[in-house]
Amino acid sequence: MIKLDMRDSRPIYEQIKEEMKKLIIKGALKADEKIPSVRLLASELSINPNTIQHAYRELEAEGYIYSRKATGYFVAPITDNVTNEKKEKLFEELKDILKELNYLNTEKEDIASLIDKIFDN
Amino acid sequence: MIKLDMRDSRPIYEQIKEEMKKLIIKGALKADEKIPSVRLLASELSINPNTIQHAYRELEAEGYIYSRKATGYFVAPITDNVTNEKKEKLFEELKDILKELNYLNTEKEDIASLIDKIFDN
Amino acid sequence: MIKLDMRDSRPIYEQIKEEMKKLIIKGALKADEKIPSVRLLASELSINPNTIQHAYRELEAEGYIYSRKATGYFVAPITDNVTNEKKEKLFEELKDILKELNYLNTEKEDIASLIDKIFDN
Amino acid sequence: MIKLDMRDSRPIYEQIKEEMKKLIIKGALKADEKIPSVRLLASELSINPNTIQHAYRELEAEGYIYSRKATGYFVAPITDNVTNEKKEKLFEELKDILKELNYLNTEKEDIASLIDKIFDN
DNA sequence: GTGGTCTAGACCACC
DNA sequence: GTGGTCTAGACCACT
Repeated sequence: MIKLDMRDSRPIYEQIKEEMKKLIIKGALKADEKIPSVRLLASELSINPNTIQHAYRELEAEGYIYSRKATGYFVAPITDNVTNEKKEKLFEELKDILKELNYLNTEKEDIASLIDKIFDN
Repeated sequence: MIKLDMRDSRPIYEQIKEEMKKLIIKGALKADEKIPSVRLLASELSINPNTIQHAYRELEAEGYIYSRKATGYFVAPITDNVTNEKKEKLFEELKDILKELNYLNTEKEDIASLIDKIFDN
Repeated sequence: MIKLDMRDSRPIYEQIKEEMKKLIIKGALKADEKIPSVRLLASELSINPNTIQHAYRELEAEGYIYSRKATGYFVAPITDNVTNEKKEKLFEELKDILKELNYLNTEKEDIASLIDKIFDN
Repeated sequence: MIKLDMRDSRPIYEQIKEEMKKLIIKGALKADEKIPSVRLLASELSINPNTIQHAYRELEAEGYIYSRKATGYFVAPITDNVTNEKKEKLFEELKDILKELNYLNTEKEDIASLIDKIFDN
């Protein structure tokens, strides 16, 4: 389900966060669906359960998943009050990247076509 | 010229790198223009010269500035052979951000207008 | 594993870079193999850990090794996207050396046989 | 006659050395021909005469030029006792470069054709 | 214990 | 005065 790249310089807990986020964004994990338990994922990836716990706690803090005691972690549905804050942050990052691409003389069309590809499925 | 945020979790040298990059991208610093000397910027920001050195060397390695002994650091002009690699990385980041914005039900038009604003000056 | 020549005018960190590069190129260090930790190598060579850090970070930036926090530095496998740039630089150096050897009336065969020796193992 | 690249990180005296060496190797400067005086070249390049002096002295030490008091510097003819030493050094550099190119999976033919181009004029 | 960041302070090469 | 190298020593994040 999740693959770790041992050659990646990012800490393991961060890789897990990103991978999990991508699964949710891709739709591979739907809202209110249970995600693998801390222990299960830890044994599958043969890493320390604390590392998984760390990743899950941050995902929860960022609103991607929620926890129910003694039951596990679940994918959080999209709620407007959280997403607006996230959107703003993403737009900031987007602006910086676009500015740099503009500085590097990138063709506007190359970016437009990428957007079409992603937003029009 | 550059401001540091001590509450920011990013290392100081990273903040300096980013700020300097933004000044170059914005056009506030033009090609072949001298940037503040290691010691000067260090004393202005009240941090150790080694930290500035660290930031400048990485900017140099990434092709944003170049150095001349006994003269100083200068803004590097854009050269195609380096930028292609950078563009690829930026496109990867762009893809991830756009996917997440799509997941959060962002309007395609909001993004298109941001692009127009940046690319059409 | 690595020997330093204090009479050498090159900086210590450069010597370490070159030596480590040679070990990798020779095949004495294989892909994904761990290299000595910053502190260990520093104490073995009786130099400051920062100097090793400096050498390792540049080797990392040049794609020869990669790092994992709390784990160590490892030899990076060869990836095409980075090597093409390196090859171009090496060909430039090669051209200058060959031109000078030609100027000094070197026999073409002496060079051809060196190439055979290295490339045919 | 000589062009300096202000964006080159090498010290100016070294750039002058290399450029002069290349002129000799190319045959643009023939044996026993007079090269520009220290003062003339300094004023042409608008740099400090000491820097030219530095370059010329090193070229003399390496056997590429010789000086005659109150007359100037001249291109040195090729003499076997000096060139053998130089050839050895060049062969060492050549070996290192070829080893690295081999490590990067370069085609032997690409190198062979470069040699043909240079040695067969 | 590992890499990563930072400080304080020193000396060298270049121009 | 400028960048470049190096030391000694400290503290943090990660596993």
